[in-house]
Amino acid sequence: MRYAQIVLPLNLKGSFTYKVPEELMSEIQTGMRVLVPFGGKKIYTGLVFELHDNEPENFVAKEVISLLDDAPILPKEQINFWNWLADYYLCGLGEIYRFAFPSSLKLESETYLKLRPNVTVDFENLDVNEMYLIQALEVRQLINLTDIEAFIQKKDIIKTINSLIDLQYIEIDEKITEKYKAKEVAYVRINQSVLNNQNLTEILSKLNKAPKQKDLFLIILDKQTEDPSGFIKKSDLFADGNFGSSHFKSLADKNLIEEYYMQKDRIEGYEGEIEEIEELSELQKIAKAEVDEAFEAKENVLLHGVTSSGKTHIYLDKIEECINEGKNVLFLLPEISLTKQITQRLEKKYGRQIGFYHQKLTDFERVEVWRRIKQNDIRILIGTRNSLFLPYQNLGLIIVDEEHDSAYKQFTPYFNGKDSALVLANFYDARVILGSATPSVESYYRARKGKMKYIFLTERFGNVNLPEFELINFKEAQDSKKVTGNFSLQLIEELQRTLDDKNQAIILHNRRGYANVIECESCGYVNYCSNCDVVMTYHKAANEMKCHYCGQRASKPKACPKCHSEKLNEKGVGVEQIHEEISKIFPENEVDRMDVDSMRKKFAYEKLYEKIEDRETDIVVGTQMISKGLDFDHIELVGIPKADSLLYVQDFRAEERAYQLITQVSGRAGRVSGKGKILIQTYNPDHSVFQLIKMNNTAKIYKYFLTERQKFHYPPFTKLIMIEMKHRREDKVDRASQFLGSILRKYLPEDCVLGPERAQIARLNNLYQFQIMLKLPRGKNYEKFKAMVLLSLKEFDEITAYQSIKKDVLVDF
DNA sequence: ATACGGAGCCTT
DNA sequence: AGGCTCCGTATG
Repeated sequence: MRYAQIVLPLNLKGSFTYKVPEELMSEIQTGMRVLVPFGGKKIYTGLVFELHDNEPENFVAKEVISLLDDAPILPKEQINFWNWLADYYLCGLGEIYRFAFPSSLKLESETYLKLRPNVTVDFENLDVNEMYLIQALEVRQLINLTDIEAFIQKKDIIKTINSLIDLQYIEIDEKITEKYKAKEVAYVRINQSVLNNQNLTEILSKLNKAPKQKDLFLIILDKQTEDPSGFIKKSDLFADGNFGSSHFKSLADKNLIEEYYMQKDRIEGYEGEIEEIEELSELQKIAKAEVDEAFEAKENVLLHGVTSSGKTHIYLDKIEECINEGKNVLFLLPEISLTKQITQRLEKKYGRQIGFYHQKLTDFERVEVWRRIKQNDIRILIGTRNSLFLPYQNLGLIIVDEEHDSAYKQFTPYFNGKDSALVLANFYDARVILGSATPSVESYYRARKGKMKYIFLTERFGNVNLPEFELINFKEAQDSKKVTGNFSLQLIEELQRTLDDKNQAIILHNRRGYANVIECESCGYVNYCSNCDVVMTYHKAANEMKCHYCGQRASKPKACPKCHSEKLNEKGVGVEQIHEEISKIFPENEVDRMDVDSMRKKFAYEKLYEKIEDRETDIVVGTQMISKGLDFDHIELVGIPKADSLLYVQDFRAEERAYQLITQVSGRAGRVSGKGKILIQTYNPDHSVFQLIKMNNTAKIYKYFLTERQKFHYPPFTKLIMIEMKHRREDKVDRASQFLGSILRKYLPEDCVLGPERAQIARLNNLYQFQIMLKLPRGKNYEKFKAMVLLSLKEFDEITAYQSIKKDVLVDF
């Protein structure tokens, strides 16, 4: 094996061939990290993906510099998984590598400057910048390129460096530094000589003049005798504020105690009580037996359980079994804020054997989790989709909770965490449970077709009734003048009743801000974002206009900038306005708002969560955020004042999403009492989706969705690939997309290619967007057609003029 | 990512 | 002619 295919952490296609030097041949293995030179003089951390003996013909391979690992850091299963991802989602391995590894594990060389040895500098002939740089180098031996920006203007840096190199005063060097440092924690113990000394009373009497020191000494002595093999953390001694570091130092100076350091995980483990899991109900036992049966037959499971049916119970049971078999578990969640409840329950049972992994961890924390997974120190990993890439050793079970959630689909690189979990599990020969109260239409179809086992938990835990749905015809209410603002009197009365009973209510309105648009009454002018082709939303709380796509903010106009009229109308109702209305209708009650804008501050979510839990909050008004994780016992009513806005979205999944959102939020009501009520205000009470929700017949709802999907040739009956093209110049990306469209039509049947057309948001962040949608048949032909797509893309890439166009290919859009 | 070379444009 | 910026190309 004289050559290696190396993947680099760069957004480049495929892998690169390097020569394996003689002395590394016996040690190098696939899945190891290596240092390799690439391009000019940079050194990168590459990953060995393949070893072979084929000498390259068209170029001379460079040599691997060194190995960073003495054993593969990436298991075989992950290598297979990465190859599958790259192939299926048409993305580069380098892109996956960048996404999958914490950056501290991808060392990169940094360029440094240093003075050449024994030079005498003639300062007379240097300009100001050159003098600064030489002087800086005389003080500090090495300076990296970013540090120079502190004292030389960015545009002059290259010139200055080149000039000093020409004068032979300085030289350039590359240096690789280990970024990860294990955190050390200080511990305390009584000095051994003190323990050997029989005369403890003598020591203590010497401390009589320093009572604080004596107390501290006795506390340490106490802890140590109680548990001689335990560790006493130094910081714990100061926790209650009774002692200061001076007391500690005095004892140490007297050689009575000593301080020592140990490496410590950055992530604090659970140290509370360990509890057993409660027993399953009869229905849950039946469901569990079905899961067992499926797993026995090496089948995966879709666990469709209505809200509060206790899916978690079944998860916990299967986790326990998996652990007992000596295998490990991956528990996937769409977002990290949802981990709270499941974590609390798992921690009580498994304590330190649990690990977390998500995008909010610092880089060093991620490395700790990597190491603990490698050492098999974590038995249950709870995390978001990026935890699919951890180097699991012995994975037995993957649970994908809230499998319908669109957060599993992510960009750069684009892949679906749920579908990928099924593939990853396959490589590990592990089983998968997809769980949801509202499965995605795709998963439901797959399960019903027998591709995985379908298990339906129809009842809430403890036989609590499901909430009752009622549709309010808002048109009728308006006609009979039974309306205040956006609320029918019926909804207000029901809210009042709920409050009178000392219960809580939720109002869902899925639109951020106060008003969607501010429009000039006389000339019709509206505020557009300067970077995007969208109107800016008025946020009253922050008193500014925001673009929800690029985040740009602007102040609220006092008058129309065009015709100077001061008559500006607010159009389109946002959640802030709904909140304001409710607060006015119920001035005596506590009404809170929950949306991304009000939850931005640190711990805002936690604070509100506690307020609701302590029943200080009477009504929560919020966007879709409130459909997740708010499991409280006293919420009895959910109101959706403008439910129609959920349906009329330009997206073939809009109705499915509306159903999922309404059902998820309705699950918050009546969890204990079984008397939950959902009020849906609509102008279209006859709309199939509302009618089906009201009937609460799950099979019928999915049948309706599937019929619609089949009629219009959408997934799961076809497969969609979306090609997005972006460029600063509209005409260029327009022409380019027309061209790619014509190539695609050359290879694919006419009805497979839709577009190109301007994206719904024609310009985003100053980039014009065009898109081509491919509707491909499922099954055997799919691979053939996808190969054609690949061919077309390659043909397009040969046109050099279009190389500057940013092109994203989204498989399974 | 990033360094390099050439095209095109501006300065001396 | 020399220098600067922008863009496209190759990197093993």
